[in-house]
Amino acid sequence: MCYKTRVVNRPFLKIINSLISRPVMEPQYFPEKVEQDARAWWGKHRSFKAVADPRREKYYCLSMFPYPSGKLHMGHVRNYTIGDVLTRFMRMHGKNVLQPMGWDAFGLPAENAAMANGVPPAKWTYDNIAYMKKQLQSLGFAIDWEREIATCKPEYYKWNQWLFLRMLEKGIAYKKTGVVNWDPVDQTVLANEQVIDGRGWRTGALVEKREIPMYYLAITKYAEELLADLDKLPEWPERVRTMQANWIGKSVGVRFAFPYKLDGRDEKLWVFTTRADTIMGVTFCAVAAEHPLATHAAKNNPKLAAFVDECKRGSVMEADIATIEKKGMPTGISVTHPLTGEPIPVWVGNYVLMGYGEGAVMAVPAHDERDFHFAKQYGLSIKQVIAVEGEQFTTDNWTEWYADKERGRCVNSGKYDGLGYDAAVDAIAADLKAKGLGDKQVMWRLRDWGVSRQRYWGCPIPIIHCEACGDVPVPDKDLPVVLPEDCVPDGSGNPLNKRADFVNCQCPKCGQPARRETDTMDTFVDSSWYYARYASERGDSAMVDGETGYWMPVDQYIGGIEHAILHLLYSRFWWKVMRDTGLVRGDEPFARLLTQGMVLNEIFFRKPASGRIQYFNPAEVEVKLDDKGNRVGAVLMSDDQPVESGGIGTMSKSKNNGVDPQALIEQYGADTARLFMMFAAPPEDTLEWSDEGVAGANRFLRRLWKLVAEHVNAGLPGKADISNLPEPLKALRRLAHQTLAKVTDDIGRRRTFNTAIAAVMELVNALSRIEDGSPQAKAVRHEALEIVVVLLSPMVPHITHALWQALGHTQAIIDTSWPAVDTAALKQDSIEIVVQVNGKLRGRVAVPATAAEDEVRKLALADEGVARHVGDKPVKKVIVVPGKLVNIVVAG
RNA sequence: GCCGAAGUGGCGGAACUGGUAGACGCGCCAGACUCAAAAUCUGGUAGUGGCAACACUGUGUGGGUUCGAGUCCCACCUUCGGCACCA
Repeated sequence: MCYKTRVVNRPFLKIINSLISRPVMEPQYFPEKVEQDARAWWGKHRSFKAVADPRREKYYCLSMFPYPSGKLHMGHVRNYTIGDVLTRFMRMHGKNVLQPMGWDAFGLPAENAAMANGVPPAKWTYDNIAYMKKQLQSLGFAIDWEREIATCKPEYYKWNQWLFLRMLEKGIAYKKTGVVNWDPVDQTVLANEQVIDGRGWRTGALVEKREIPMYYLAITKYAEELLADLDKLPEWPERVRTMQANWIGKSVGVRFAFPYKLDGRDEKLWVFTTRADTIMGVTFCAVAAEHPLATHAAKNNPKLAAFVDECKRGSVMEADIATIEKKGMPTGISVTHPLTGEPIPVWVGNYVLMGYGEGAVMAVPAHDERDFHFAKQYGLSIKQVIAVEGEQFTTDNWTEWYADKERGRCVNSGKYDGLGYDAAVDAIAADLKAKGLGDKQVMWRLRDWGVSRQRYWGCPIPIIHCEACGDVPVPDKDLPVVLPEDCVPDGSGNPLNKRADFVNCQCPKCGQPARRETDTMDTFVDSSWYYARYASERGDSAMVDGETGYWMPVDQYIGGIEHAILHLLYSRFWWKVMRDTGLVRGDEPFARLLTQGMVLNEIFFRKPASGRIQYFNPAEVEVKLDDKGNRVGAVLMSDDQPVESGGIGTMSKSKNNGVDPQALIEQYGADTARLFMMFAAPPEDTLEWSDEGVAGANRFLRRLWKLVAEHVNAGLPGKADISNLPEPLKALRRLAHQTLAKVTDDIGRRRTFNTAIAAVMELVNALSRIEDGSPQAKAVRHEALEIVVVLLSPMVPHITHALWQALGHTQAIIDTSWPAVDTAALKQDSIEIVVQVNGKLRGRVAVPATAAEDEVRKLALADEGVARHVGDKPVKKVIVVPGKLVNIVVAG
């Protein structure tokens, strides 16, 4: 079938109307055609090109760039639709907008794909990028594609290397050993996700911890600023700032030592504690398996050596370590309590981490829950040194108050008895200092950022190892160190190690043959500054250029809540380093943050008597309902046999509950997909997938199209007098302008696109009910339809592009200004007041908008329903909330 | 285990500053159109009791503050996100 385009300018339309009776606007909505036309128009006019212009106010809207995993998933669609709505909204408010897009192109999945299919990660990645770019374009996002970047390209990662070298010079980047997961069979380092139940994912071998040399970035040097500057981010969600503050974890405590003699030498066991007030209650110390003291003690103690080995096995993940059974073994070594001089036994504990603080802790079983259980388990003594008035201490079981800093007072602590937390810590720290055995110290939970990865598909670390000169930085003129793109990882370690042409090189210092570093950088490095590169001209002469100063900081950053800590903290750190290197100005890269929720779908499965659980995609399952719409079961459509429900979960391959955006776009069009995504939930909440919901979104667009078509095909209205409207039309105009005000606030301030769309739907419903064909009605309807179309345009840009033209505009809607509310239209003579009796709704009264409180009270008391409930009981009190409600409080 | 969130009809959600609980959408029911179905349109739809008017109950659970609590406070339960090599 062939349909004439409905895009006609107004005078021409009038002529057509007068000549023939055939409709000029196609009454049915065909999304494919509409969307193609709109995209062609934007393309032809280069509508999305962003040009820095210091005379104009900028708005930099950034969505977290995708990992090119193969195809878009619904999380991407949601993320980028939110960004696009804000970008288009701000553009219509006159801002000079920038919305870029690119690819977080290095990472593990490319290597996994290579192992599965034998395709080089580079080819796999570039193919995925090409496909996903097409998908993004078909969604109609207002992206300036001229700024596209991919982090796996040398012109991008060259600057990772360049800034890394500057960090080396500043002492921010440095080398030390770190612990990794080691697969003894594949002889390779595993990522945490490649360790399943303590075993290598491919080999099934028990994973070991192994210490290897790695490069670290001293993010802890910026800890104080990273914490303090959270106050400069009032437009970030409170919960993200709290999570970051807790992650950085500043604590003021005391670092002190337990002296001891070892082989006749005087040694010190250093520990850190935030509870120095409990120091008199120390009954033992615990050290990590890797601690020198443990190593020493294990030398002549096979049982202890075996235990130390056991501790070294297993996961390096904190969540695992925190939940493992607490185990320990005595070393046989005793240290001396720095204040009492008593001997204190030292244990090895599997819950003490070498990487944290000193790798050793003091244990106060009476006032630390973990120590308490450990002491009970191994029969170690428990000594109460804190008391709370009115509470009874017992070693039988743990009680919350044992660790109470606020109410606790020192007891059994000699000269410190009676002191509260602050006074006790001060006094004890002073005494330790006097003995030269310790002092107060600020401690951070935050650890330095280990950036070395023993993997191929990443940015090479620009270091050359020379036998004579040691570790030599690659000179700037030799950057970038280019990663060969034809390697195919096979699971047995980094293929770069086998690439002689990559590894073999000359020492830049002495010219002798040397070995190139084969470790690559953590992909969090790539994503720590891409936002600044977009904003630059992306030339080869500098990491970022002057244009960055115009666009940065990002005005609105949007991404998943799962990035609330790591990515955002690393980016803030990297940006500060760039600032201190003189590359950029300003303390923070992201002025405002929106953390979008996950996209969920139902999970269906069958669990055969033997074998693995089989998951079914919800598209293949039919849900059975009873008369009232209650769910009674579900069957697989192909065999009509029941399947079990596994509840709701994040869309994932493993649960087979993903929905392909491509299929959705093909069936309904991009606008329907976008509308559903924005309507189904507020952006920060999780979003549950619903096929029926999508169909509903599409139904609304069809209804809107028809409404506009009927209006346009009846002939566009001329000028009509709207100063003296009959009440129903006045009400419609009022609703239109109320909706305009609400939607402007919902998108611009509240970011609740779901309520914005609901409000527009209400206006459309009201509009559908008006059947008046008078010129006045036509004019009011026309104005209301224009408002509807404009308000929806950030969400559904294609259909509104067409409808706007159909409504007689020659200027494209994307270039139109957001309309202003006509406050005169909002005026109301009479308002409804709710009347309560003892807090319960008992009636409603209409009162003049200008009524005084006394008058409102009188009218409320006169209401029939109210009078019935008040009866002859005495009125104790009347509360009047102007414009809203009256509450009458009566006795009894 | 630690840190951070969320829990409201059959379902997704609304209620923004403590002031009408359930907007809007989905689903379901009834009706119109149709030979029929789909699509579309109209109406109904928290629960219980009642012919109805209306009344009572109701925002995860248990307490509290208030004239008034989904919203504030305390305790608990469940689900989700992060925990440093997934991105």
